[in-house]
Amino acid sequence: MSSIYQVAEMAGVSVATVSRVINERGYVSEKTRLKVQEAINILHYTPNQAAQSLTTSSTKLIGLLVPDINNPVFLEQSKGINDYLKDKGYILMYAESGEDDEEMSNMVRRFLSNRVDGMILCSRDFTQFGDMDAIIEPALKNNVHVVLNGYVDSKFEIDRVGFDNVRGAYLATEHLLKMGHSSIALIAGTDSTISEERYRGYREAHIDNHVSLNPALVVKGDFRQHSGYEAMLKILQMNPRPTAVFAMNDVMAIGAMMALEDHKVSVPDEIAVAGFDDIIWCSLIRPRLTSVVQPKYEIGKKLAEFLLSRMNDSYSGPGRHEIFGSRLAVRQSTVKSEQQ
Amino acid sequence: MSSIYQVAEMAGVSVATVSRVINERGYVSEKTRLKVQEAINILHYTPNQAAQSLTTSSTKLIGLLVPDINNPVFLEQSKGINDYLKDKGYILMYAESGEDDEEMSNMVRRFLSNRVDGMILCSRDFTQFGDMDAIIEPALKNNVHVVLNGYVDSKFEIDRVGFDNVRGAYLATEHLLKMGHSSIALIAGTDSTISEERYRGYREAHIDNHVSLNPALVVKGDFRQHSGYEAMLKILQMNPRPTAVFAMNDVMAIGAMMALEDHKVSVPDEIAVAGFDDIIWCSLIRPRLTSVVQPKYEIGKKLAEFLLSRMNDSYSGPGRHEIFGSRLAVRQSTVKSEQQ
DNA sequence: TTGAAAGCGATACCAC
DNA sequence: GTGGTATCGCTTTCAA
Repeated sequence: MSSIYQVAEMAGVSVATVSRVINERGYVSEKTRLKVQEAINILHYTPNQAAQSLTTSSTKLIGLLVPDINNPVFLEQSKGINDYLKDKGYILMYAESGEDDEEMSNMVRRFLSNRVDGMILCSRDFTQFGDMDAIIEPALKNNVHVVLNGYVDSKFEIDRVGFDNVRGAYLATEHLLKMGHSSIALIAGTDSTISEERYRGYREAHIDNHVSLNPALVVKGDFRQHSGYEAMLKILQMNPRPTAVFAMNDVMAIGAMMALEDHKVSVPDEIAVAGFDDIIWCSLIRPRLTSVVQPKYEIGKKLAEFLLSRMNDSYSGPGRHEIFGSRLAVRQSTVKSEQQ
Repeated sequence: MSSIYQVAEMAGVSVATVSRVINERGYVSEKTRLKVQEAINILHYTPNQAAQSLTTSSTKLIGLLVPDINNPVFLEQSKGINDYLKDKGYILMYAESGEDDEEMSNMVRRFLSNRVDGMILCSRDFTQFGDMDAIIEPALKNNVHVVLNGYVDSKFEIDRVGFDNVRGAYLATEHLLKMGHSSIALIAGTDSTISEERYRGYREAHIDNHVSLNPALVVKGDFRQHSGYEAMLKILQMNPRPTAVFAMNDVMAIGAMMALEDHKVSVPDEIAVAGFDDIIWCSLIRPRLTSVVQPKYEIGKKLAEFLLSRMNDSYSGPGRHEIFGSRLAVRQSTVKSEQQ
C-alpha cells in the first residue's frame, strides 16, 4: 500500500507538500496541487489512519457503551448516533456492559486503550458505579470527551441527554386509570435510576387520580423479555387479579403478553397491557402494544451532536442537559374493542 | 496518557524490554518482568494501538459490509461474527451497502484506507459488481484477507460461506403444496443470485410435486417490508386468488401479513403465508410465521473463523466453501387450526 | 537476557 | 510556496 513518500516522489515534491494538499492546509500552488492530486489518483493512495493518529493523537474512533445489545431501543439509538457521526469520518466501537458495573469499567478502560476520541455511555443507572467521576476522570484528563445518556451527579462539566421517564410512566398509568382500571400491576426493571423514575410516574398518576397504591402489585423483572413472562405468571396468581399491567419497558411487556397468550387470557379484554419505549415490535405484535414513545433516534443524534461539539471545541461551556419529552402511543393492547 | 518510555523509565529498563513483556515475546527474566509489570500497573499503561499498527501494520480492525442494517438477519449474523472476533482483540467496522453496487465499492475502498486487517463482505448478489475480482484484488494484494457471504466466481482462493437457498425455498414450497395449496404466489426479492436460488427451489418443488408453475403468480419486491405489503395488495387482486404465499424473506412476509390484516383476510384460513430466514419477528407476530430456518449466528461465526484462520496463517490453502443446510420451522401461518 | 537504534507513515514547525 | 526534519509510540533486528 502506497505511502506519502511514494506520492511525493511521483509528483516530484516533498512529503510536506503532499501532506498540505491532503489536508487542504497551508499554501500550495494550483500547479503543484494538481500534480500531487494526479499522483494520488494513480497510486490509489489513501492516508494511513494509524500514522495520522500517531501524529495528531486523534483516532476518529468513538466508543459506544450500551447495556443490552439485544434491546431494539439501543439499536435505534445507535443508528441516530452513527448517522450523525459517519459523514464526519468517525467510526463507532460498540461495547455491551450487560448492566454489569465491573464490565462497564472494563469497557471504558478498553476504550481508553484504543485511544477513542470520545465516548458515549448509556446506562440505566450510573449511580451503581459508586464513584462515576473516578471512571470519567481519566478520560477527561486525556482529552477524551464523554457524554452520558441518563443522569448522574458529577463534578465535571459533562453533557447528558435524557428522557422524561417520570412523565412517560405517568402518561401510561394515567391512561390505564382513565380506561377504568383501578388495579394496575407494575412489572418493574432492575433497581436503577430509570426504574425509580418510572415508578415515580406510576405512583404520581395514582395519587393525582385518587387511586390508592398497592405495593403488592409490583413485580420485579430485569428489563429482559423472559422476566416479563415470569412476572406475568406471578401476576396471574394474584387474588384479586389486576385488570391491567404496566411494564417498565416493551420487551418485558411483550414477554408478559406471551404469558397471557399461553394462558389464554385475552388482551385487552381481561387484562390490558402497556409498555415503555415504543420499539418496533409494538406494531408487530397482536394486539398492538400501547407504549410510551421515546424518541430513540433523536436521542442518539443529540448524544452524537453534544459529543462532536465538545470534540471540535465548538462548545466548551458548562455541562448541557437535554431532556426529551414523552408521549403515549395508544394501541389495541389497552383499548377494548367496544371502546374504540 | 503514558507511553512505553515512561514505563521503561519507571521500571529502570529499556523500552525494548517493556515491549517484550507486553507482547510476551523473547526472553525476559522473571525479575524484570515483575518490575515492568508493576510499573505498567501503577501508570495504568496500555499500548497505543495506532503506534502498534504502524510498526506491525496490523490494525485489529475488521470491515463488515452488509446490505441492510435494518434487516434482523444481518444483526444476528453480526453477533456471530462479533462474538467470535472480540476476544481476539478485533473490532468491527460496520458499513451498509444498501445493495447498491457503487456504495459497495466505496465501502471496500474505505475499509482499505482504514487498513483493516480483513473484511467480510455480505451481499445478496455479488454478480452485479461486474468484475468482483477487481474489487477484491487490491485487498488481497495488500494482504487484507476477504471472506464472502454468498457466492461468486473468483480466480482467487477465497473463502465463502453460504446457505442452501434452493433447498430452503424447496422445503417451504413443498410444505405449502403438501398442505393442499396448488396456487402459491411468490413474493420475490430484487434480481439477484439469492432470488434466483430461492426461485429455483420454488420451481423444483412444483415440478417434483407435479403442480404446474404459473408465472403470473410471481410478484417482485425488494426484500424490504413495505414491498411485501405492496406485493400482497397485488396478489389480492388476482383472479382466481392464490390460497398461499411464499415470500423470499421474512420482512416481506410480514409486510404481506400486515396487508392481509388490513384487508381482513385471515391467515392461514384464507391465505397461508411462509417466509424465509426465521428472524425473531416470526415468533412475535400472530399468527406465528412459518419460515425457512437459516442459521444466521452460525454463519456469522463461520465467516469470522474463516477470516481469522487466513489472517493468522493457520490456513492458506485453496478457497473453502461452506454451505449451511436448511430446515423449515412450521408455525401457525401455514397450518389451519383444524389441521393442527 | 538486555539495550541501542532504525523504521513504520504521517504532521507541523522552521528555514529558505 | 516549498522542503527538511523532529516527532508521535511502538516493534524488531543486531550487538553486547
